[in-house]
Amino acid sequence: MTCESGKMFFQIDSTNGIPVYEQVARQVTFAVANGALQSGELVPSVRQLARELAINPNTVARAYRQLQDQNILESRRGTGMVIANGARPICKTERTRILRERIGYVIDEALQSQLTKEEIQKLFQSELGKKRGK
Amino acid sequence: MTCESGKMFFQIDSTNGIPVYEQVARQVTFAVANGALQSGELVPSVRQLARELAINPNTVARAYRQLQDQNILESRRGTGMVIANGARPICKTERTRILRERIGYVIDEALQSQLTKEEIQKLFQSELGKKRGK
DNA sequence: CCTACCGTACTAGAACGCTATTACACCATG
DNA sequence: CATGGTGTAATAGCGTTCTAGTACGGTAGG
Repeated sequence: MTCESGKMFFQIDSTNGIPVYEQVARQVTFAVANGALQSGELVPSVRQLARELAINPNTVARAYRQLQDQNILESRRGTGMVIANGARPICKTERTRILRERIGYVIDEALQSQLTKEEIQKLFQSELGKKRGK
Repeated sequence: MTCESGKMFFQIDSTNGIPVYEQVARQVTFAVANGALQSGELVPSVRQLARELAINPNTVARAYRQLQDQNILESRRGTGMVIANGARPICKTERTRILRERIGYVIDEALQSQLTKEEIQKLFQSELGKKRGK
């Protein structure tokens, strides 16, 4: 699942084991971290985003609630949710934490398979080369 | 959770989102791929492994059933499960496939966050450096 | 004021992974 | 033959994730 909503670009995969609400929360976090969303800006409404992603509004609400708890979003009842003041540094820290964690898991998995660091390195390079991007 | 059983060394993390039965199956696959287990050898029994890993026998049975479907294990009713003939190349292929897949996911996630390939590279190096191993 | 959209809250149910427990068929061992 | 360990199967229950539906209070705009 992939869609565009306002300044956000969402890509949700409901088959990869990662809870959908976490994927939503993560992508908002990333968008704030890289400046696509700035403090004070409105985020897509619960119902609208749910409609566009073809998921349940409760799932979006849960993601937003989690971001609220992390002081990344602020609720303006009747209006919507806006990016909180000071959200950017929090999101940058979060982004690094999340990516380091995921990378760490993969490396552990590879080490368990008795591959050497060098072999893991090569696998990584090979996969990175397949992707396009800067 | 970590334990030793016969020629196998298991490390199960029931909090990382990956189903336990998949972790068990994966570790058997890896052990065969790197030669720790060879064709004809008995694998720990369902009950024994379940006891040692402090998980339910059904969960181990499910992992073994999956390996059976992949022609990696053969059931000898009343005796146990043995590594099937020709399991090794299957496991080697599986290992590469699994690791490439996982690495691909992580890279996609990082690219989504708008990091450049170079930055992702650096993060990976940094994490790999933290680990000990060959 | 009224309507429409916002967040929020609650209940109910399906699907999945896992646990707990029981039962049964099979084979090796003594 | 009897015992004990093996794989296999079935049932029931729990927690989590997600869906579905409903309802309520707040805010904006005509």
